[in-house]
Amino acid sequence: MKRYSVGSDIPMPTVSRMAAYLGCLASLEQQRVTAVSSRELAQMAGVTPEQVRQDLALFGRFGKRGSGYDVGRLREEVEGIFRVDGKRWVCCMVGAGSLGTALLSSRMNQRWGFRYAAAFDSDAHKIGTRIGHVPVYHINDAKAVIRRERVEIGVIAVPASSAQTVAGLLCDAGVQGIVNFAPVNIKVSQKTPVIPVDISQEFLKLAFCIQRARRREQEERLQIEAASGAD
Amino acid sequence: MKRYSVGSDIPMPTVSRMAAYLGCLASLEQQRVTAVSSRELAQMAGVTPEQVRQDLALFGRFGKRGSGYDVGRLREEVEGIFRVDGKRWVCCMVGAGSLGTALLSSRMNQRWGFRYAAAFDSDAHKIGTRIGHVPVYHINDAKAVIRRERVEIGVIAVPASSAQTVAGLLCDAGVQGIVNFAPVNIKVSQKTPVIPVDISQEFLKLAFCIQRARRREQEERLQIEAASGAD
DNA sequence: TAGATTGTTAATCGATTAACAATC
DNA sequence: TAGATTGTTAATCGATTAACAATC
Repeated sequence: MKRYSVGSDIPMPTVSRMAAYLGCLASLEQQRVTAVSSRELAQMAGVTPEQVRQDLALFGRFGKRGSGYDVGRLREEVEGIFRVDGKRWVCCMVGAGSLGTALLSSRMNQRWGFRYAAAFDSDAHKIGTRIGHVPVYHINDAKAVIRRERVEIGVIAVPASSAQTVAGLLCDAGVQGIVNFAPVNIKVSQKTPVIPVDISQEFLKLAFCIQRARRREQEERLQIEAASGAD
Repeated sequence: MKRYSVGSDIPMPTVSRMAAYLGCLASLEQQRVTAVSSRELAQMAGVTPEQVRQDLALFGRFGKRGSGYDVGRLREEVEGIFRVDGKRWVCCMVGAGSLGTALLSSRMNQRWGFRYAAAFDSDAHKIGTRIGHVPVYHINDAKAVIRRERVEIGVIAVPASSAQTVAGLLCDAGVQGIVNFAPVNIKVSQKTPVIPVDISQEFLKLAFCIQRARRREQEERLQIEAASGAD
């Protein structure tokens, strides 16, 4: 049993799945479900029960042999692991285009305490307005506003061509992590984590998988034909 | 050298990186760069040169020893691999909320030929309108419209609570793949690929990574202190 | 030719799966 | 106690990294 401590590294696939478990647990709790087994949680998250247990074991022992996990307790533990237990994560949005605007007004990621304190753009028409209660500033004021508001997370929703510049600016202003929606790989100091979310890449991946599924079906059909032909 | 053929399975991490390479190649081409080495492409995509070569080798031999890859040629090859060479992928959007609307009007994923033929919602005010040229229909008409327009890809941008129902509906109507923006794991037939894009999970992952980075920095500081104390 | 860079095979690493003892 | 389910260790699998011969 290797437990994480300072400097440990939990594998990234585990981190992703832990986030998925947290979503499931929140949903279960809302449905007033109080207990859950690794099998049930796995089924919900689309993984195997062994994986659930293996993942959780990296952080501690949260279950009860014979009866599984207490939903509320486990949710709290996992929230603690992600540090979304009470803490507010202060975010800013760079780029108030359609995607930036959608993310600002969506309640989706306000769940878990992620709050936008500011948005930045260079379009004079937008400066001074508010998008879903979030004030829009000129990009030139980013550094001052980020420091004043103690922004920890920068979200990039600008065109690919300006994403790298924006990333540099955010780091310079003291942001501690970035979610990058621009379809380009941005380079920042090793110490600053960047989560890339490239939507057009997801569509490409889907196109690939659809083709593969078609090929498989085709292949299956041929095998059935061959088998019936051989009989 | 194992090359893919019918029924092969390219590892999913490779598929993801291939999508990244395609983005890089398109960008290089726009900058009028005509040749690229695995090292340069790797640097752009944020991976290692060995990985680039290993990945590409699963699909064919596209380079020239000594001089690297022809940007235009490789871009075409990779587009072929994803089947975004000329083909149009017909998509539909379910859920015309802020995220759905943003995705419909964004030109970002219209790149590579992904086109929205229809959007669906249940809000009477939206039915009959257009969002970025895309007509909005009532969700009850989804099946008929999907068949009429020969929609291949369904995009889910509805609340978590209705995502599973929508997924079933899309599959039933004959959609061949799904991009799911709802923060819930949807279950469909094994044959239908689903790409989950859970934005709130990405924020959780970032929160985790930020904490880890802080811990590491703290640890480093302690080690420096300990070292200078020992001297 | 010499230098560079690919394509491919082999070695390593890490993550997943399986198995089972511990225990509720 | 018997049945169920966890936590943990071991075995397997797959992906990444390293090395290098092929060749432009």
